[in-house]
Amino acid sequence: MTLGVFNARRQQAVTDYKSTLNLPRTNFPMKGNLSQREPEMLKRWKAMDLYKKIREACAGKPRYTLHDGPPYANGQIHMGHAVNKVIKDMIVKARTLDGYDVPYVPGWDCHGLPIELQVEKKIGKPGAKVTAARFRVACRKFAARQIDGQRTDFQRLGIVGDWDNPYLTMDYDTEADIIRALGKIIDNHHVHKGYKPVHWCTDCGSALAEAEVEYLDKESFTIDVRFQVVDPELLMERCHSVPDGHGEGTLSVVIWTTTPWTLPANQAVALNASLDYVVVQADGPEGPERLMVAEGLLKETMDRWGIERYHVIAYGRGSDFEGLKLKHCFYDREVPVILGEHVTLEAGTGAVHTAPGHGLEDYIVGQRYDLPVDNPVGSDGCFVKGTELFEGEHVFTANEKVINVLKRHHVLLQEARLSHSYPHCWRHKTPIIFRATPQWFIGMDQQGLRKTALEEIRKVQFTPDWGEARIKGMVESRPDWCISRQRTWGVPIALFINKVSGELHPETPRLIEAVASLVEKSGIEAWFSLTPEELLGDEHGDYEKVTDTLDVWFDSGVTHFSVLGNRAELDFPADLYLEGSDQHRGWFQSSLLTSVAINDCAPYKGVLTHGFTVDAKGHKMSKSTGNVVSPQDVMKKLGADIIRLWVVSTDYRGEMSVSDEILRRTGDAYRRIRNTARFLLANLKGFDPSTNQIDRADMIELDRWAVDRAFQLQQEIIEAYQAFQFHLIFQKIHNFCVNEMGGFYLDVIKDRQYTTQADSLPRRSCQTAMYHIIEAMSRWLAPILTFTADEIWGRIPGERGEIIFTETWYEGLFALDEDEHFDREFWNLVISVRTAVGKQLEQLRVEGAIGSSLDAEVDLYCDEGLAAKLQSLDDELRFALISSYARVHPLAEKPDGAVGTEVEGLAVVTRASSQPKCIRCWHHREDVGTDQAHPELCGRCVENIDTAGEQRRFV
RNA sequence: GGGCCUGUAGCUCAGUUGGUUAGAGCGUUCGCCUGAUAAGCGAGAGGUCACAAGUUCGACUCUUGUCAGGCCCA
Repeated sequence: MTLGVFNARRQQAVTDYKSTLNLPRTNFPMKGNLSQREPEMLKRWKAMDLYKKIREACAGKPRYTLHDGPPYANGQIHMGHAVNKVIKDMIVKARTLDGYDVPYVPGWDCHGLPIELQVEKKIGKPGAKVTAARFRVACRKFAARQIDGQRTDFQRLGIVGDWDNPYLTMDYDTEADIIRALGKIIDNHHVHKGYKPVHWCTDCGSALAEAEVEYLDKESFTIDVRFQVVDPELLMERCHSVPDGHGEGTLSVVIWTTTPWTLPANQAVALNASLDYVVVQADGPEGPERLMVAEGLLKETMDRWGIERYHVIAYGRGSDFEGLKLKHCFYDREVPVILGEHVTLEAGTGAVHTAPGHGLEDYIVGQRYDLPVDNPVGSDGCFVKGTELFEGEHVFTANEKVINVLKRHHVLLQEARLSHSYPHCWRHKTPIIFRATPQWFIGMDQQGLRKTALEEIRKVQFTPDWGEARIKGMVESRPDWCISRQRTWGVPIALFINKVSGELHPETPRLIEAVASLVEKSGIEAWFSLTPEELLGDEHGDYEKVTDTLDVWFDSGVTHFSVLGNRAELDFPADLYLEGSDQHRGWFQSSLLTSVAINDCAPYKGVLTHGFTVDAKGHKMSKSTGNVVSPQDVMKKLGADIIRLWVVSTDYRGEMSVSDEILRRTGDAYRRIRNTARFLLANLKGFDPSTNQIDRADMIELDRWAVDRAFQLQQEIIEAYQAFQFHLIFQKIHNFCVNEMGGFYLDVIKDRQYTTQADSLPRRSCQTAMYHIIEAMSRWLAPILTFTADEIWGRIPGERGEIIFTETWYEGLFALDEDEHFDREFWNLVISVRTAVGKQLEQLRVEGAIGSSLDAEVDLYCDEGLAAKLQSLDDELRFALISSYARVHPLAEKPDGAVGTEVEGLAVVTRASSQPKCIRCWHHREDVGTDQAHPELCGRCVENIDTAGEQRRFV
């Protein structure tokens, strides 16, 4: 016989025996190839109308309403959008698995400035080249296109929802309901008209939204100005100590400002109630005089004014001087001393010039003192007709004039220049001003809105819990909500005002409903094109139409009314609102306030917030830094399930870091989970759960343990889903795949799975366990790896629904009984013995004595308790250790060469087996070749091939 | 500048009411297997718990401050 022929025969024999094994087989691919497979699955979902199927399946179940916060219909979605929608989708799917009916109606926020700006770029400003009406048509069209783009990406992410019927704030009926919501709030007396300083660009000739303002460095004048005290004696009387008389010369409170042009609108000088102030007798350039400044700024101010000889003649608290009268620095009028928290020692003099028409803080403090909101500046930035001294002058050129006037009145102490951060128009890059204009407000306190809102906040479940403190702080301190905008693309404040009295039409509720009905038919254009006669008839001459639009935060804020209130499948209040942490100022608050104003209660029972996406260093993403990770790129390269897995693996409570490395790690974890599923599926080949399943009582002990582990894990997973602790779910599932499954169970059962008879109890038992596990695991994964879970679902044997998303948690798992001999503790012990033995085997491996652990024999020297435990596994202990022999001996018989282990009462001897290796099961056994018909097989394999098959009970 | 939040191995996260030597998975290094194979198994290395003071017998944990970062205001 030549060597070649011998090898050929041997090869033949191997192949023959290999064919007697039950090797894993599956067409579930190892590689996810998600970027190609996911779109195909999407097509399938679309073809079957997945969302509708789920709704039908869930009909009649208790409902859970997650109300979608509408993203703004502008631009491509970024990682933040992806995070938000993925978390929502996970909750929707997890709650569905919990047994709820969880509709998801996505929405879009469609009106407002950013869209106007985009459209302006294309067709020009409304009123110039294009009419406002045509401009609005263009805005509507633009928004619709943006929505289409975003919707495609959201769907691509695997977000399941009513994408064919989303809510849009620009839907006609929604627009109508926004107006109706305003009507309700007016009915409830929360709305008033007022004046308020707004950011005003004199180049635009219009108000700017916060988003249109950017802060740039600007050089300004800084001036210190005397406000002479009308009655010095009165002031001195209020001082604590007046050491040497009342001094001599005029007595002035000195203010410091960077905006000289606002002095004509001055209405007060503000001090801080709790700061100390001093009256200084100074020998100034204009002779002896008395000046009042904050004590903490005394030296600084005297230095600045070049006053070398001075001494303090009186002290007082800010609160002592409230109400005193000062002479305006150049006009012939008196202004009061007031108190304000905003006054600090940071710069200036500790006394703040206050012009409510030109500054927000001034406006707020001015409201407390009922100061007039005087605004002498026109929309073009020039002082209006009748403004004494400065009529017609542009505010920025007026600065020098003002300074000259101050000099003439001998009230200027000092002037200088300062470079500081100052608001600018983002389009013109020019400095803007604050300018008071008539506006509509939702009053925080006029009908107890703030109070009720704060009470409602306490009833809401916030996740994380600090959300409550955050929104509470904001609601406590926020000013009245200015809801009017001077804009084109927005829902109109559809009101009629009496031309003479400025009052609302007495029949406003009826008129609002009339307008809403019109808007329902033809959109907001119905209001803009409306002639007052149509609604007012003869009295139309007495009224004028308000042309302001609503703040877009109002549009989205009232979706609890326009959407939850109108869609039969959604409940009010919602169970959950879920948005980024910036929405404590935004949507969470606008929704809360409008809901309290309309319904007297919060629109949500729970609020969940997530952090923003940042780069690997924790820095915000920005185009200029070049650290932006786009979801589109990741979907194209790695797949949506990788984004989803990243979202779930990251703790959303803080900032969420994304980088190439992080996504690479995420891909690694994905593959591990996928391969675990694949192995389970591959080993279920030929298993029909309806006929091959083994009763739990008859299952091999180890298999029962595996099901028990899955059972325990499932409970933890369900709890974590309910507590919104998603990143723990990822860790748990991954660790399960790695430790319990790959590192122990699946490794151990390979022998039984492969070598016992296909239809034997030992094999069907572990298949039963694997079947239970994959049934459960596919559901655990469904909210996270939405595509992969459905892909797995299709490969699990047995009768099942068309898709995984209509399922509830798998109920076929079971726990080990508490009185079982082979309980959790028992198997934990086996695992620790296995680990201890493994370390010794590793030693042999390093020495080159063995390769596979089946090349080794193990002798375990155990104390009594341990011995009894391990012996209860009988000869099957060797399968747990994946060694050819595992013999238990009394600890007393421990030979010199035995090695102690980390397991108490255990010493082991490991060595390479000298027995022949069974060509089929690869164990080294004494009885290999005993059967002449199978000279290369061990007795067990012969049994499995030629007889009824081996018996197993434990492993 | 103010409010809220974050900072534990290269990465993602655990760490119970303060209590032994701070854990896991990934990655990395080394080894094994070739019947999960662009897979699987094992072993090892890796941390001043951002920093500094304080409280305490004892601090990753409590207090204060500093630094870095995020969101929202100003």
